[in-house]
Amino acid sequence: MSSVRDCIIETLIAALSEVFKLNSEAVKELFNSGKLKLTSTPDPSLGDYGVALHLLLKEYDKNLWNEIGLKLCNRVIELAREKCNVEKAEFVDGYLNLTISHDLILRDLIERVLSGDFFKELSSIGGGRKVLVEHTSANPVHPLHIGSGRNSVLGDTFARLLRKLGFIVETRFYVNDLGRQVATLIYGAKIAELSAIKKPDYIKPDHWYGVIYAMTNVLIELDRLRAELRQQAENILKLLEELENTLIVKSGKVEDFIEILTLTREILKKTKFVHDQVLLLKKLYTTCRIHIEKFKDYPELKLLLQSVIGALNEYRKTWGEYRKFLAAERRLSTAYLELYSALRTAIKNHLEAESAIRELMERAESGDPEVLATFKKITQSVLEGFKETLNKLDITFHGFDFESSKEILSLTKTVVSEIIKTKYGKLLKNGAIEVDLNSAASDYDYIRELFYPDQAGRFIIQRSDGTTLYVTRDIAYALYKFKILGASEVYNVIAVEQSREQKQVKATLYILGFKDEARSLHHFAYEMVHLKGMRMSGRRGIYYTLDELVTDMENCILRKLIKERGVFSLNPEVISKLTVANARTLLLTVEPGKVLSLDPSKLCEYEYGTIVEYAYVRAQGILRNALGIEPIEEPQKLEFKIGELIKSLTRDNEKYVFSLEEKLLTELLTDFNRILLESYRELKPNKILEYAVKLALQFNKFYEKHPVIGEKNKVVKAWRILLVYLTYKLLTELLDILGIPKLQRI
RNA sequence: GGGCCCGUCGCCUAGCUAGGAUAGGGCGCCGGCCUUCUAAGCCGGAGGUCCCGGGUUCAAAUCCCGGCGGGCCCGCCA
Repeated sequence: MSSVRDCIIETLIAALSEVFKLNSEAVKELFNSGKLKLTSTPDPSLGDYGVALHLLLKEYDKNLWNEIGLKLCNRVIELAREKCNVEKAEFVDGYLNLTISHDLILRDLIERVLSGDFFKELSSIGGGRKVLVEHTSANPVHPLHIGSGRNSVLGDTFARLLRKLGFIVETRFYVNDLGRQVATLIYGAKIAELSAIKKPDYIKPDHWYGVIYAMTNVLIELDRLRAELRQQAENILKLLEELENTLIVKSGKVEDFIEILTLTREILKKTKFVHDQVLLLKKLYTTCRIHIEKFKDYPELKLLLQSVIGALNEYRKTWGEYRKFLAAERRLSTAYLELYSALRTAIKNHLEAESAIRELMERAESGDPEVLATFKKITQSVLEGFKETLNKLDITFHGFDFESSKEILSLTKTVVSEIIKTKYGKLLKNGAIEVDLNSAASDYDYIRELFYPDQAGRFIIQRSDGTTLYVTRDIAYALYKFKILGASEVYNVIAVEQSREQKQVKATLYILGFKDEARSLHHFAYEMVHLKGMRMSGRRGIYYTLDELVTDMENCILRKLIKERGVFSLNPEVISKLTVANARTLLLTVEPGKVLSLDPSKLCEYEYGTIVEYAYVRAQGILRNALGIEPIEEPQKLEFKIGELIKSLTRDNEKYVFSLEEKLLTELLTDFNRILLESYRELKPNKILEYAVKLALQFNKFYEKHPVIGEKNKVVKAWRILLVYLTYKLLTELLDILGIPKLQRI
């Protein structure tokens, strides 16, 4: 436990101030500020803990170092042998290294676990405060994909961690059902309904609506891009005509530019831009670039050519975009022909479609019951699909909050009307309402620091047509969490790209006078998942879904089990639990702030979950065989037995010098509290996984080298059982936090 | 253009907040170990310009400055 470290540091402060003739407060400060640090030694043969003393020694001649070191060692041993279990102190190259006896540390730790103090200390951190964790909150327009999965696992794991730390945790899912995306889906779904196209039974609703959404979006986008391309083409043709004239009239020396002229004429002949023309345009583009040097003497020509190049560039970009959507159309249409032709027939003109979608949005926001009912029906059905997926991973929510709910809509109105009353809310000429955070930042340090070193900027909180924006409703939702759901602390697990928006929410709360709430609202930011060789796009219906991930992972497990144990030993419980273990831990391998990049073809190589699960099962096996107790089923009996063991060891004052593996395992076990705390403070649940894996691996090493059941020496055997017990106990806690289901046997 | 994040063996990653001893793990690769608490394990091996260049320091993967490379944000989108 930290108590040993603290004890050592305390004696070190005393010994150092004595030997170096320093004020003990000053030495203490050196430790507190991290100038002096008690760390683990790089090699156990050097001792267990060490502290680098060069900072103090550099004032002295090198010849004196060993003498000083020796004095220090003796003093430390004198002070700390009994008090802090220090066995040995050595001085090497300016380092003071200490060896400690681990048996007593382990005993202390287990005694505190058995008495409940160990966990009480942890749960005192939250102390029953109510905390709200919002996570996942994916737009209900397509199935959850691997990115949403990362969000879910991070959020769920963090919530479980908070619970262990004594917080009352509530998890919420925010349903963005008022935005353009949902309206687009509804628009498409209505067309499908009118054409009497039903969802095939074998497709999950979220997947089905994902297809409808993508198709609708693709069709609208294709039409819009076509129109844009037409316009750009016209523009280019105009420029080319001008170019042709200028070449002939102005340059005089046409032969220099004959190549360009010919190309230009060739393109001009065909007034419609289609695929093969793009190649021609490309050629013109490169030719222009090559010849641009020659235009030094003809500034007008040069200017003209530059705008041609610019226009061609634009065209190429749009064309690239267009092709992506074409590919998506091809893929979607072959997979769902009937649905495609229905949508294709109905969606003729992007302007018409867009205005229909806008109308849906307006009617929904103004509370039109018919439209709201449709929104509700379809989003509900997608959400059912979400729940099914997340259930597979043991992820559930206390509640779903709908953007379209009366409470949030009315709070949204209040937010707008309140913000306009402050000096930072401004009614623009066209009727839109803007929040000027720049001026708020000059009034409030909090807001300036929030955005620093960037400018706070401004943002629109209500459109000129009177509808609100995502951020507006999000501010209302934040208030809802504090005021109606009664949270004292809120964590929003939301992608890092929304950092700015999250700051705007905080700043606005602050302006509105909710200063504590602003400070208690935490953006738990996480980076995207990047898949090798695949660019996900919900709008085009390209994604690696969480459902696929689970299925793929299950196949990995299945294959491996068959290979290792044969077809006949397959147990569905084992398969499903290991699948959850590996899928969840896969999404937790990297810290939230870093991009998680995955190669789907190497999915089977991510086995952190099973590593931990196997160690857990193994620990149970040993306890079962050694004590005749089934650990998961008979926890009280187990604790009683362990208590007895400790008592007998204490009574007979049985000491045991731990082997390397036993020492390392003990030390790792003492890290438990610290890891949980760090993980909580730094918003890094991945540290829990990292720790659990380390613990499992160290346990394996211990297990391999030191028999427990077969050990003849009773005292040694007892100490080893204690080690196994504590490992088992802490692994249980870690599995709880990581959401890894527990197995008794594999 | 402004801002944020990241760069460590073939791949993934820890360590960086608070500088300290031989840069830890995992995957993959090579070689050993199953009559012994179930081998998804253990032991050994190969594999590293810690992106580059300066600076600070007794000491730099870590701090500072300057580059390079990658991701993200700067909408009357969500």
